[in-house]
Amino acid sequence: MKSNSFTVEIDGIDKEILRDLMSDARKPILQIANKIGISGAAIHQRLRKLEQSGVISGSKFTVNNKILGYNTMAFVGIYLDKAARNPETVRELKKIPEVLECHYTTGNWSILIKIICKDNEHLMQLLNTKIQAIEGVSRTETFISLDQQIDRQIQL
Amino acid sequence: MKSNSFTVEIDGIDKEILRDLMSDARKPILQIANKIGISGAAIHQRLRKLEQSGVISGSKFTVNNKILGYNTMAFVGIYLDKAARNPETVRELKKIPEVLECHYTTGNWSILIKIICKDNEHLMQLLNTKIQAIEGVSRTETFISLDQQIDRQIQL
DNA sequence: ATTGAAATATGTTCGTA
DNA sequence: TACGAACATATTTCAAT
Repeated sequence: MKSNSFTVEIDGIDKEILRDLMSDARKPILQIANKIGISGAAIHQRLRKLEQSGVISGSKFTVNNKILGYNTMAFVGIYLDKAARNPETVRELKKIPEVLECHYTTGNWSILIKIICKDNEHLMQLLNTKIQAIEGVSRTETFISLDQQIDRQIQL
Repeated sequence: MKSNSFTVEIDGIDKEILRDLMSDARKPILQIANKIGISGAAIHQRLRKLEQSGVISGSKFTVNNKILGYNTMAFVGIYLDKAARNPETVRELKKIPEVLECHYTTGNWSILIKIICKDNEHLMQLLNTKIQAIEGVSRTETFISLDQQIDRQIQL
């Protein structure tokens, strides 16, 4: 994996390979190869290059949060006493397993996080006893996701 | 995949299998088997059950947006003229490839979206010519993600 | 960059406990 | 549920173009 971050250009065949694997990480190389019309070895080589150049950052199984009992997703905007406290706050947020994303953002808040909870009760406990308890957090604004209509990756 | 949505209970071995595959969808079953201390066939059987029960919702290759030239991620809160317009608005948002997530939310906005753009110029164009152009969108509030510090799935 | 074929590694099925 | 062994597929390497 390259450490610098110049933009990498990929061609149409790379895109087709990536599109397939982005929707199913276990799709067999040969199946992709036959569809595109080049050999499996060529796909393999292209994948190796895409990994080395850092275009591919990994692969993941995804699980259904709701079936596991996690029904409440929410976004929380966090106001901090001093913006300088950002790094300490993030360090604390990392320790909270319900926090799925954490962004430094422009606008009203210092930090915006996405969290997943079992239910509203769990969400309330999390906000009151974990998030608000973090040193430096002065106020939060919570937006519960009633329904997620789109969840996808960048389209190649 | 089951269609009802009762909560599914999974045991410690299932969790260990899922944790491994959630961090690397292509990790060989036998490697997981050896680590846990059960046979590959047993892992295979458990995975089949986890798929059938709907716990596993898929697998994905993930790509590095920045290396592909997409450097600006943002959240946009959308105010609608009438809340009843929600479904039409979502239909339009689905057509915009830069939209990665779309949530109906409680709070100020009707809808909160996450978008990915090449740069601030691209973001501005997207907001002015695509998002604001959607019938029913009255106002938007944009929060640019200056840096994403956490990006992970639910922790089993 | 690409190929086909060989070698290796992995996934899947099945009879049994 | 779990096992191991047999079987079926998939990945990886490689010499050649």
